[in-house]
Amino acid sequence: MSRDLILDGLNPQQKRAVKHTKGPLLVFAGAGSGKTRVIVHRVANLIIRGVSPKEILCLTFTNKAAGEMKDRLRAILGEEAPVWAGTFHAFGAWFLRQEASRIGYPSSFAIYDEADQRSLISKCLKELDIKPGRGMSGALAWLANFARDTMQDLNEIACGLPFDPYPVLALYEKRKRESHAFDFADLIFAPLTMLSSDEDLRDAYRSRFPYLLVDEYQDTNPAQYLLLMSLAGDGGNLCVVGDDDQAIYGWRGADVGNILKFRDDFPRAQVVVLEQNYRSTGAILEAASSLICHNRHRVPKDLKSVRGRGKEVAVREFTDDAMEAAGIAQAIEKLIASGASPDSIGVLYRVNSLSRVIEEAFAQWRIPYTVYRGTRFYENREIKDLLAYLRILVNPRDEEALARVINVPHRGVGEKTIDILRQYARDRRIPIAYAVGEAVIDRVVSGAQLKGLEEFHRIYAEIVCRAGMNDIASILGGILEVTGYEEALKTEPDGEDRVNNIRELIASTVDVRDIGRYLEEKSLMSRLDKDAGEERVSIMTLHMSKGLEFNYVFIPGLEEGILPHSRSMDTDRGIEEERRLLYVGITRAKKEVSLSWSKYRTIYGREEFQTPSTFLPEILQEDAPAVTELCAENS
DNA sequence: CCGAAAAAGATTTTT
DNA sequence: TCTTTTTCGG
Repeated sequence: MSRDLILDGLNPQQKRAVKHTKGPLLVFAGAGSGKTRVIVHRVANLIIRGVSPKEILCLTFTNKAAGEMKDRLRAILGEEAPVWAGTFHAFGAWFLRQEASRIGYPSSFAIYDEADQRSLISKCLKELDIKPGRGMSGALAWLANFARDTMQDLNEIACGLPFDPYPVLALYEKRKRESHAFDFADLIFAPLTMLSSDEDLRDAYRSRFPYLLVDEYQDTNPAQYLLLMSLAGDGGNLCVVGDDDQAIYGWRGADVGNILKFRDDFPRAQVVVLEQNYRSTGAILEAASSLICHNRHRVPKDLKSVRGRGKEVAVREFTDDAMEAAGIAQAIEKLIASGASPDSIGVLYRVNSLSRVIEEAFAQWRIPYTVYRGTRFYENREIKDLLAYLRILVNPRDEEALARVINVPHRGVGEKTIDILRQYARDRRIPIAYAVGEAVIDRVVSGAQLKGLEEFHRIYAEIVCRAGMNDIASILGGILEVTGYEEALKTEPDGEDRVNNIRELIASTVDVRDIGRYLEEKSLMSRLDKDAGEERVSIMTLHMSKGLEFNYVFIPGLEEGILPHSRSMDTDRGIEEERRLLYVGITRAKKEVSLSWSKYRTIYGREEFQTPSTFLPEILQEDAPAVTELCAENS
């Protein structure tokens, strides 16, 4: 693409952002303001002006965003540009593959996800003779991550645990290191510590990537922020793009303050505010603005629509949640009957539990829908099991992976036996996977347990043998064959689905030579990128809707305790984030928004009396009186 | 070691 | 209500 085409069709603010090449740049990209376009065109502009693609580092939060960036760059430049684009965590993993030896890790390290982390933490609790209690390992995992994500000391964080978390997490760190594993927080934290303490290393990476670009900057946490600062240096060519009004991950340690104080960090920073909205109608933007204006900690913005006024935002009141769901179903049916495509419609709610009534109503009204739920493909048990077999091939010290599969399918190896094995390996300082064979020879257990161990040892040896000469898909197939896992699954209740998932995994496995890289990719990916955008209405949480758009948006459950959620209502910060959440939801819509609330709602099997959300009056404008309809439909 | 049963708790979840 | 996690008995 030629130089002038890069700026073609962009508005003045967008042009300013794209033309900027040197020094720090802050782009406030309001909802629907063509953010991705600006980012991609800016990168293309840098390349056309002679910056080597290899010198550009683009950091995002999701694989999807990174993929889209790369696709669109390829579309503009006509070829694959070797720009480094990926998530913060992928960058951390890439960095560590190269540099891990500096902190005593091999480059074949494992990456522990939340489940691995929780499981290791409960083992540490047991080892220290602390009675776990419900959800304790989850709370500790949260604490460990939150501490490193926010760069806080453990005892600075009030968590109300009945014991001192420090020894547990210290043991966790020790065990994790012995397993040559990093958890998600480490992928940011470890590179950060290495870069902060080693000036040469810092200089090396600074000169490797003189151009930095960060998407969704409002969602960076303190650790990511510091990592970025050590990569950027003082006068760095750092471009950050984000929208403080769409910061909805504070509860995970993200700090909106980062985007708000960018100008203090870089006084020379150019600032561009993208206020031209290409997505929504005027009425929708007006409602969104009048809502978000109630937040005190924000940069004022005035989104302008390029489309007409459009239909007013509707607020509907219902008697109970079933009627609300039926009302939404009915409205959607009407939309579809008048020609709207189901996949241009989204139902967005605060909590997953609201999906149920909606689903029931949709089933009744025969409305095709897809629920985007929390359960992610790679978190399915069967997928994790299969990948765990692969993990112990790459890293035989990976205790979590081994503990996961040594008794899958059942072969009589229980927790006790694993404990003995773990101790055995630790005493001899050998990888736990190698300890199995020796433990069998030493007869550390007897009877059924010994038989089980022997069997696992045989299986492991067989897999190791096959792994040497096959591609990954065949290795996976081999694992299924040798272990008899597929047959075992078929006897389970949901076995058929699980077997299908496994098939899907194998089918999607393209030949990568390096198993380690394959596993890295899988552990950093949440769902299989499969656009289920066929003729179906989308149902999801407000969080998941960020970055998407629909012609028609329905947001039910606008009640005190739900939106704003009861767990976020005590602080101003909490309320502001809830408000942003609703703002994100409303600004997903191109044509119409319908908000609703119910006087009665069944919550955890109990019928509760609800009051309308404080946010509703903030949206209502005097010239557009609330449309109150009582849905008389029976269910 | 495994299954059943009881108890407790139940936002959001980019990686 | 329903799911997850712990405990207890065979």
